[in-house]
Amino acid sequence: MLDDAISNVKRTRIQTVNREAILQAALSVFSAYGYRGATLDEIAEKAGMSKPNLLYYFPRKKSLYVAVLEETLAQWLAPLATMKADGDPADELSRYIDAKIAMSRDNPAASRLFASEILQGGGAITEFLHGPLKAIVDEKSRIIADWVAAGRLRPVDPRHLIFMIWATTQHYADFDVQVRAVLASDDETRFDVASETARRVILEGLLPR
Amino acid sequence: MLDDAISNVKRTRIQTVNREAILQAALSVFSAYGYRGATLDEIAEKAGMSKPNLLYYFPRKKSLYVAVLEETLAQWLAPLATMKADGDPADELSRYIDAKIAMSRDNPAASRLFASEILQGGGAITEFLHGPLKAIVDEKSRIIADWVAAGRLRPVDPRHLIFMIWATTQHYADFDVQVRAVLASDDETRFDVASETARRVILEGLLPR
DNA sequence: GTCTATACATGGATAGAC
DNA sequence: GTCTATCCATGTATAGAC
Repeated sequence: MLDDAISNVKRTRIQTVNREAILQAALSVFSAYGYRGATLDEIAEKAGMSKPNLLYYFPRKKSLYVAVLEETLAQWLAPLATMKADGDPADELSRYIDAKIAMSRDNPAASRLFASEILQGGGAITEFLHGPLKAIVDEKSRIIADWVAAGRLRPVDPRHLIFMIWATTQHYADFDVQVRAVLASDDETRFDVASETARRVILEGLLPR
Repeated sequence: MLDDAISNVKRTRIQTVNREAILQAALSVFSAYGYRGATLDEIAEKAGMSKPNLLYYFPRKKSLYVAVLEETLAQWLAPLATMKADGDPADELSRYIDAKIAMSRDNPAASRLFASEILQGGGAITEFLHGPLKAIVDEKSRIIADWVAAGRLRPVDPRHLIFMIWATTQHYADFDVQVRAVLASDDETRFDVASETARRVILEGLLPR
């Protein structure tokens, strides 16, 4: 457990504001350079305060990183939770793909922070990966397996299907510069086309004939 | 243009050996921490030599990074080049997916280095992205569009299909720790299942009925 | 709560002996 | 070609005034 700055309860007005500014700046810098590549200087500047002042709120770099990560993980996990066993497979998968593409469009930094942490070994979120994440994937995999067993979906390995959806949707946040380069940049419809392509390919590939 | 260490021609025996050791160590460290997060200390230690000696071969951190990146980009691009217009769409797409999954299995560090560079803004490979990469994607997109026009493939946006294949296959290298956590780790068949799942979903989704 | 000053470690890079 | 020693900038973190 890391000593996480000032007591979690009873924050003054200015504390709340500053904390928010710091977390936002930290998200942007950590997601761009990873934990080791990020500097407190840059974060402090982006947050509009001095470095010692930043360290007043988060006494160590690591505690700031953990705080940002925790906020992000919850967000990252949320859409999957909405997948329902009693729904229509096509609807449920469609909605999930859409929700993840929306995340890539609306909060690319969160996606990149997560990608960066995993890429760098995931040491800071080992427990999350083997705990809550594995648990929800297991649960949703059972739902997908049931759909397959009931003939409502063609045979597929549920976990690898989930990987496929994650990979495809996150690609538009994590590999944004590459996507823009290939599409000749100012194609602002790319998220819609991405969502449609993913839905069409995956659903056509999996729905029974 | 960066001054890239000792003259590119006429290397002595030991120079070749050391250069190779450095490049390999650099790949491993840069891919794990990104450019800014990587340290010459760590690279030198992994390469089994002193830091000044390393700097004798690559006088600046940046020139070493560029050298490693260039080796990687060529590798990364190679499989796509083999996609032929006069082949069977199912075969061509199958082969490409397999080749990319094989890359993720056999050279995950290369995939991660590329991912890391893109994630961090891709500043070191802007020309590659807008030049050779865009060119080959344009070319292969035309092939896919022709298949669609000829009714050999169901309607799909070629570039987004390529993104989907990239994302899905690279996921197994870039997000390895997450994949292992979810699959309960020592599932050594994961690359085969991944390849089969991707091929099945994508081909079933795209081949005409 | 916020600032200035500063301690102390690490990292990139160079000098010069061998 | 390789090493030791070292320079200097940057980076995390603390002390203490206000």
